Amino acid sequence: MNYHEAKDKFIQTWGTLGSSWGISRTMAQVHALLLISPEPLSTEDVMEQLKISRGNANMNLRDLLDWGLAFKELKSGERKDFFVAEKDIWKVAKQIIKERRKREIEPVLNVLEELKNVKGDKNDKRHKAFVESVTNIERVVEKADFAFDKAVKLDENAIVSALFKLFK
Amino acid sequence: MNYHEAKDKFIQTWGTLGSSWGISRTMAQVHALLLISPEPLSTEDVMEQLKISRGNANMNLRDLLDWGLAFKELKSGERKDFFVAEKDIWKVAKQIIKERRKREIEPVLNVLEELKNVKGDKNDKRHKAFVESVTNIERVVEKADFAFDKAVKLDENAIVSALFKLFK
DNA sequence: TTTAACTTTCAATAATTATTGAAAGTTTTA
DNA sequence: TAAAACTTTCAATAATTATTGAAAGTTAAA
Repeated sequence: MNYHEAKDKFIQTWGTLGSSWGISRTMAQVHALLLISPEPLSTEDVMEQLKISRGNANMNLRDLLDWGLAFKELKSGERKDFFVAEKDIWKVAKQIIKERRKREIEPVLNVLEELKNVKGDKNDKRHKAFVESVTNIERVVEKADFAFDKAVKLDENAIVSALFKLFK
Repeated sequence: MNYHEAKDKFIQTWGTLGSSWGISRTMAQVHALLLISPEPLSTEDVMEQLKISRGNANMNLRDLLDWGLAFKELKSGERKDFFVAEKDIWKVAKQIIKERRKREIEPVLNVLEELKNVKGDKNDKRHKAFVESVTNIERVVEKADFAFDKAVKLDENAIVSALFKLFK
């Protein structure tokens, strides 16, 4: 496998992984491309290399900025925007967790809290099962949320070694 | 909010959460329905309550069995299959992590390993950046994989309290 | 200003993914 | 064995999501 084949395969693989972890396929591909580029890339570079349209490139680059996974870099003498990826993959992972916590877990916790206040006959089996389910789920979601919150504030090795000690 | 509104809202919410964590919307909705049902449900019950077709209900119930998130329960005297959800949400979370690890992380690790062997000029900047990126990414993905692997073998409180101690 | 370089938007369209429902398949009972 | 009860499959279609590209918008140099 030569450099170009490897690069392609990497972009595809990262795209697939990304899309299964909540960031869109193309966004992950753009991120992959930036990740392995030693130099900052312009929108046009991204368009050419990934063979995507200007609109698409623009939109995904902006999303990457939104997620904190890429940054603008201005070159003196150039009017174009150039982009670089966050290259510390542990930071990338933490950033994704942080964003998804905010975008997905928080709203769910709000709904669960609301649902516990459902009115109904306390002797109704369905009602009882419902409140019980919601309460259990809320408890676990809160704990997971707590764990993620802590995880994004810690460094990689601390977490891994803590889990390792627990397990030994 | 009465019981039926609450139930609907729960099913919708769980569906949304599920779809953002890698299990399909309808599959998560079926799971939600089973979760709050005190009695096992048949395919027909699921069809009626979620207003989905027989094929769809069947497919999603089978997927839930595949993922280990629901189980068949046979009622004596009945020919139909009945289904119950795994109600321990921590087990559900672990099961999802386990499945996704197998389905998504493992293949990526294999590709990354392969990509490190790319042939090329060691003095080429791009080549060097490429191998470096892949190596870093592999390291982090492996650690995340390790952490998840440990997580699915531990109980909820152990993990949370370990993280808590680390953070205090 | 005006013009050129560049970025953003968005309606149209393409690609992907989920759903339907009828037909085929299977198992159980009589 | 036949018929009934139930499950599974899958081609057609619907719903959703991503992408295009031309036009509108912005910024900076001349």
